[in-house]
Parts: sequence; structure tokens; C-alpha cells
Amino acid sequence: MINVTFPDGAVRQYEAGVSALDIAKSISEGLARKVLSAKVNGQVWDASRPISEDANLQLLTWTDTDGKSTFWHSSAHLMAEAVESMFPGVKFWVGPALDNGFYYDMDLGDKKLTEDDLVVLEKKMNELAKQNNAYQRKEMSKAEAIAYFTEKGDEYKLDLLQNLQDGSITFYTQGNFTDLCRGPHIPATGVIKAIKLTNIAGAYWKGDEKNKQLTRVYGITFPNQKELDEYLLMLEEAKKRDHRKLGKELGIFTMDEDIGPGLPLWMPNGTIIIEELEKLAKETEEAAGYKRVVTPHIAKENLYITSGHLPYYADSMFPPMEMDGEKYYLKAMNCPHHHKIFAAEHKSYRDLPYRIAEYGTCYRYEQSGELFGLMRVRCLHMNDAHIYCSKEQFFQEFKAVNDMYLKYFKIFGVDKYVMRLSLHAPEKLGQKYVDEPALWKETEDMVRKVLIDTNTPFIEVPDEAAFYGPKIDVQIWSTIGREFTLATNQVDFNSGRKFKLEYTNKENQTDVPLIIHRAPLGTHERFIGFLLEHYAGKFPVWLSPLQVKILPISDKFMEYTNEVKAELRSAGIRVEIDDRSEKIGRKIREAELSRVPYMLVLGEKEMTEGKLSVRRQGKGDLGSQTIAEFIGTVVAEIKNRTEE
RNA sequence: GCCACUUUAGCUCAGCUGGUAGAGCAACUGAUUUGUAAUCAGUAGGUCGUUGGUUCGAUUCCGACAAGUGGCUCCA
Repeated sequence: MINVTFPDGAVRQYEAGVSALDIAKSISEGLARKVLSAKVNGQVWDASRPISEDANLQLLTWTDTDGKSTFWHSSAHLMAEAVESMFPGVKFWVGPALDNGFYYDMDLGDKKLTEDDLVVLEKKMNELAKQNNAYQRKEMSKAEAIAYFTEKGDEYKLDLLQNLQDGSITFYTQGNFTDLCRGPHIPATGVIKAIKLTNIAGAYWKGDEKNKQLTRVYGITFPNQKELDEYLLMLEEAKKRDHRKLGKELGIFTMDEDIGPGLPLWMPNGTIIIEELEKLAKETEEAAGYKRVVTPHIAKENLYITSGHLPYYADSMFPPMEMDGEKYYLKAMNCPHHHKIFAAEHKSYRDLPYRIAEYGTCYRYEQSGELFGLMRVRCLHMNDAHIYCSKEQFFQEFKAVNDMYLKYFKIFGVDKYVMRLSLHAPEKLGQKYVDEPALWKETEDMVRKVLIDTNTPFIEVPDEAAFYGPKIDVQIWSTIGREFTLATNQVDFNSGRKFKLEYTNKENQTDVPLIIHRAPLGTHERFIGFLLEHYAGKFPVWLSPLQVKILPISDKFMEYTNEVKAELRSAGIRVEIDDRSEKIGRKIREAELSRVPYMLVLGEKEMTEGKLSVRRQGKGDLGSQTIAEFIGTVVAEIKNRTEE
């Protein structure tokens, strides 16, 4: 007999060799039907795998993340079975579970999959699922496995085998499909009730663009149709707040073929948002001791040779323009220009920290396939600044930048993000990273300490640092789930020397400053793209391109309407009148859809009382207010940058 | 850049297997002067992304290019 301990601490005795599925059955048949896999001593196992020793056991079902993963990974195998039955001779690479669904990479030879094929595949998968075939686990020696795949001529699985230890190699079979796989899997295919293959994509083998491109099919499955329907509905809803759709609807930005890909045109409404953001940045930076600078959009080649961006990043820059026998480049970053401002006047330790800021316009030649609405563009306006400081000042300066991030996040109600501390990889010193092991350790420790001291949750990611130093990136997700770096805060102990930046220290010696590169509001493009989705187009009053729309009941009240408008405007409020001869219902509907935060309905009653009927977007009628009351509210919301 | 798909009126979309196009909304004109999410009528608007080819004839079939979409790679 063995002792099995459950998550609630209860201990029960079973025969050795009992499976998690047996145990579930002993509790209830209903539970047994729901079990997908089990966590045995912290490892996720097949529910049917015999347990031979005392163990901690957690039964995993659809409501557990690990249970879902098992379900989706098994679904990938089911898809592979369907693909193999349709296209014999197909070779498979890997087919993992994702956060939402699964994919499988495959080599289909010359066969090109179409969307029609997906429909047929879904049908086949449904048939196979109904057969309720068990997933059977089989251990195999490495030699046997190699022989098996050599005979099949499957170079992909042979490649996978190379990195596997003999004794740990397992195969899984369900129906007519057998695959090298570490598992675990669900007991049988029958629980997969709703299947949707979502898209076909090319994916480089092993993620290396020099390798052959395999066919990747993405899909998602559920234990019932209802959840699939809900998932598809959620995707539809998400599309409605896609910044590309909202940007067009609200007149924020536009793209034009004649201007060029990745080059957004900011329309009047978008420009108002840009100006409000810059106002916020300027206020915040002035209070934090930054000075503003302005630099040209182009520079000579030599600047980028000094910075080290050429030739290594030449691919990401627009090709040079030749003028007077010199090559000029559009700037892809502002740092070298700012370094030259630092170097223009001699600095002493009394001038440090020296902080200069600019909403700098940069141009980057992003690959055509990478462009994505406002989130990934070729012309960007960066909330950039550089801080030049001594080693002693670094901690305080870096912390102040971190505090500025958090302050901004509070203003915008940004709560779904991950702070990522990007570190170097010691084995790549001298190649990918500047060869200064001591400086790396020192700065990484300082950056980590800032995060810990400010109680900022973060994750550490090795081998993701900039070549000149560690950094903190703020990761966010677009509505459709794509990940982006919104903001960045970087340490640079390299450019100071490269640009021969110096200051005279207290001991009257020459010293090289540390540099902090920071962009808490990222770029206008990405930040406004993010805000559009974050607010679903319903900007807070201070950011809203139009703040108040006045809706007169009829043109009999135009005189009063114009008076009200003039008063609001002189209070600094962005206001417009809907003077069409439409019914009030129509005006309200369209004002609501345009997401203007406040609407004022003015008619006979308001005119005689000298009041306003106030309506808030999404909330309906707020009742009657005096002009002074209303102006007071709106002006306070603007001044305090109130979110709602 | 690579794989797949898409491109029809300002917007959202329809248009069986080739015979030069249609709806709703928006726009414009007129009527209506309206009380908290769509007043009515009329008018105008498209060389069907561009460009080659096949064909008596191409929005429709094939190719190239451009832009976009979903991924891959990339993101200093």
C-alpha cells in the first residue's frame, strides 16, 4: 500500500500501481470523467500512469492551467493524426500547448495547406475525437527510437532525439498516430468536444530564419461547444477595440499608400492627444530637473560609427543620403545627438546629474512583415531623455526614473504589465555584450536593488540586455494578444567612453559619466496605440480630442448655445456644437458613438433657467447643472487628469 | 525579409462556374424645428489596388508589383 496526500492535506491509502484516474474514480465517477492529468509530487503526469510510491497528488481538470495545457497538447496530437491521415508522409517537428490553444509544426513537402483544408481537418479531428481513443504511453530505448525514425526517414524527430537522454524517451499513441513525446496526455480523445483550427503560418525550423520554413497550424479546442463559442465571441469583442479600427473611427491617424508603409499621418484628433502627452511629459520632466533639447533628424555617418550602430544595425536604418561627398543617415535613435550636447560644454561634477530630454523623431527601417498599426512603425516620436551621472548618483537617478514610470502608470491606470529586468549572458561578453564583467555585475545589482526597494514586481531575463548595459523593459499586450515593450529604462556604461564624454570630478581628475537612457512613455505611436485599446477609445477628459459636445434641441436655441460654447472655450475646454437640424435622439446617439465624454442638451427649459442638461458618455443623463458648476467639474478633471 | 491570405463607392460589405457592378451607413439637396442612443424624400458617388497576360470579351482565370491581415524571424 502507498500513502497518497491530497492538496487539502488529507492522506489516503491505495495499492501501489494505482493511477490518478483510479483514485478519481474511487472518489466519484463524475470527477473521473473530468480528470485530464495529475500533478504527482509536483510533476504533471498522465492520469493513467501507475503511481508506485507514496506521493502528493493533485488531480488536474479543465479549470487548472496545467490541465488545460495537457488538453491542448493532446489536441495537437489529435490534429497531427488528422493531418497524417490526409497527407501520408508528413513529417512533424513539435506541437506544444500555448496560453490559448496549441500549434503543430510540420513539413508537408510541396503541399500547401489552404483554409479549405483546415475545415476538412477539423471535421476529421471531430471524427477521431468521437472514437475516444486512449493516449497510450510507451517507454523506448534511444537506440530503438533512432532505428524507428531512421526507418521512417524522419530527420526532424532524429534531431530531437539527439538531445534526449536514454531512459527518458517516451512515445505516445492514440488511434493510428504515434509520436515521440514527453507527455503528459489526457486519458482519451473523447473529452475534446469543440475544435477550431485558427490559422496557417510559416515558421522557421528551430526559429532560425536560415532554416527551412515549416507549416504551422494553430488551433484551439474546448471540452464543450459553449466555451468555444464564448472564446470566438471574445475574439470578436477584442477586435472592436483594436487600435487600428478605433484609430480610423475616431480620426486619430491614417496611413496612405503614397506616404509609405509604417508612416502614420496624425490627424487633428490624434495631434491633440500627442500635445496633451507632451504637456504631461514636459511638466513631469521639468519638475524632475530635466532640460529640454531639440536635435536634427539626420546626422553624418561618422556619428553612428562612433556609437557602434554602424555597421551592426545598418539593416535597421534607412539607407544613407549622399550630400557633398558625405553620407547622412536619418536618425534611428537620439542618444548620439544628445551625447554631443553633453560634450559641447565642459562639465564638472557640479553639473551632474545632467538630464536632457526631447520628444525625438526617429526613423527605423523595420522589416515589412513586422509593421503593425501604430505599434510597430518606421517613423516614431520617442519620449526620450538621457541622464549623465556619476557612479555615486546612479542609484538615486535610476530610482527616480522608476518612480516616474509608476507615476505615469497611475495616471493612465496601467495595471496589466510586466517589468522585465534584462541581464547579460556572461558567456557572451566581448561578443554580444561589452567586455566589462565588473561593471555588468555592479550595474545589474543596482538596477535590481531599485526594483526591490520600490516593491516593484519584476521578472529577470538573462541574455536580453542592451550591448552597453542592463535595462528594464515594461511589457504590455495589444488587444489581440501581441506583446510589446511600452517603455524602457537602460543603463549605459559604454557610450561615455566611446564618445569621450568626460567631467572633472571633486579630486580634479577626469571621469566618465554613466548614462541612463529612458523612455517612460515609449513613443507616441506605441503609447497612443496602447491607450486607444486600453480605454477602448473612451479617453479621459484631459486626453479627449473633443471634451464637450453641445446638442441644441433646435436652432431656436442657437444664441444660448453659442453663449455656452464661448464660456466653455474661454475656460480652456475643447467644445463643439452639433447644429444640424436633427432630432435630439439622433444627436445623442452620434455623440455617444463618437465617445465625447460630455454632452450638453440645451432647449427651452435650459435657456429660461440659464442651466445645462449634462450627459456623460456611457452613463447617460446626469441632470441639470449651472454653467459654473459644469465648468468647475470639467476643468478639475482636466487639471487633475482624472481617469473617469 | 519568409509562409499563407486579403484588396469592389468615404466606411462596412454583397456580387454562382468570365458577358464592364449592388446594399446599408456617411456625403450633398430639400422638407422637418425636433427633449436624452437612428425623421422623411431625393441626388450624386466606382476604369472593381496597379500592371502585364490568356480570351471575341476579365471585377471574375494566370503572373508581377504595391498595400494590408495572421504568423515566423527581427525589435539597438
